[in-house]
Amino acid sequence: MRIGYPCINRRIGCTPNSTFRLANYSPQRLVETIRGNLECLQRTLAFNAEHGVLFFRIGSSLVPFASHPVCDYDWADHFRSEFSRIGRFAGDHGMRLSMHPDQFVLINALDPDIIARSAAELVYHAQVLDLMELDRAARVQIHIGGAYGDRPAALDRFCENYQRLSEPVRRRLAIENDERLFGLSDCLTVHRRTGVPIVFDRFHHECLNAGESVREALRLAAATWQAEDGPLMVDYSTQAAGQRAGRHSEHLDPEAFEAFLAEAVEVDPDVMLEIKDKEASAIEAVAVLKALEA
DNA sequence: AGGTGTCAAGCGTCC
DNA sequence: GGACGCTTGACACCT
Repeated sequence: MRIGYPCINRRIGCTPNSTFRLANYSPQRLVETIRGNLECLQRTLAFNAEHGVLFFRIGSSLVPFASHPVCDYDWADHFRSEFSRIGRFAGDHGMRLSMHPDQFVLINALDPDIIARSAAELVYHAQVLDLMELDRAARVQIHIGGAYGDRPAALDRFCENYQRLSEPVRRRLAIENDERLFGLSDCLTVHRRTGVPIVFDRFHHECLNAGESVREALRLAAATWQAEDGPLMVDYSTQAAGQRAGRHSEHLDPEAFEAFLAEAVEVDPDVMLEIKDKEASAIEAVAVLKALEA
């Protein structure tokens, strides 16, 4: 089992998510920003390797405006060797990488323009992982999308539009159960029709489920991953005590996490901690895991 | 230097 | 039908 955290390390004094305003776009600005982001990503992964943190989600703004029409510069070619080096570092350390486009990516939208922009954004995400020369275990996770007043139709549309995505995107894609519209059972339906594997979000499952226990849900989600796709990916977070519903906790609760590990041990997933203090909780979680294994 | 309104993109909810 | 929350970070402009 690998433990990870998303997008940024709060301790090392750099961010791999630097961006700029669209109005300030220039090829020079783009190149400077990507260079800084890649350098910071490399530093982040080095930090993670030293701390036994072997799972990391790369933020979507690694290459700002990558799928926007304004971006006509061949950044992929410009930074080819840097991407490759980062990917090799990850591979050498047994790391797994993932990405998670944000809520604007909706491949089941009604508006063809939204679908087209979403597809372009997915091409960019898959391209980052391809440039790093990572195997199929490195995934791009999205939600099924909106309901548009007719959930069954929206789910059908996801499956139809999935088939129209390019092969490089399809081989990276995974879907995640959300907290309000499409739960694990919906994801399983989509999986049966498309083969896309399911990222299990434990917190979302608490909010929306069909009565499956966490243990059962883990087993069902794990079965959607082929050997070459790597182990099941899990997003782990907990409700911040006393805060608005949906807000993530500030710190890891080691006892709750240990209880979760007891349920997860059979399927042995890779676990992404969506907790606000990022690497601090991940390091603590690695310690909890090691204590259990000892 | 520090504070704060705003940022490519959309859905769902609430009024 | 319009404003806001989502979840969050970072920019960029303001004082």
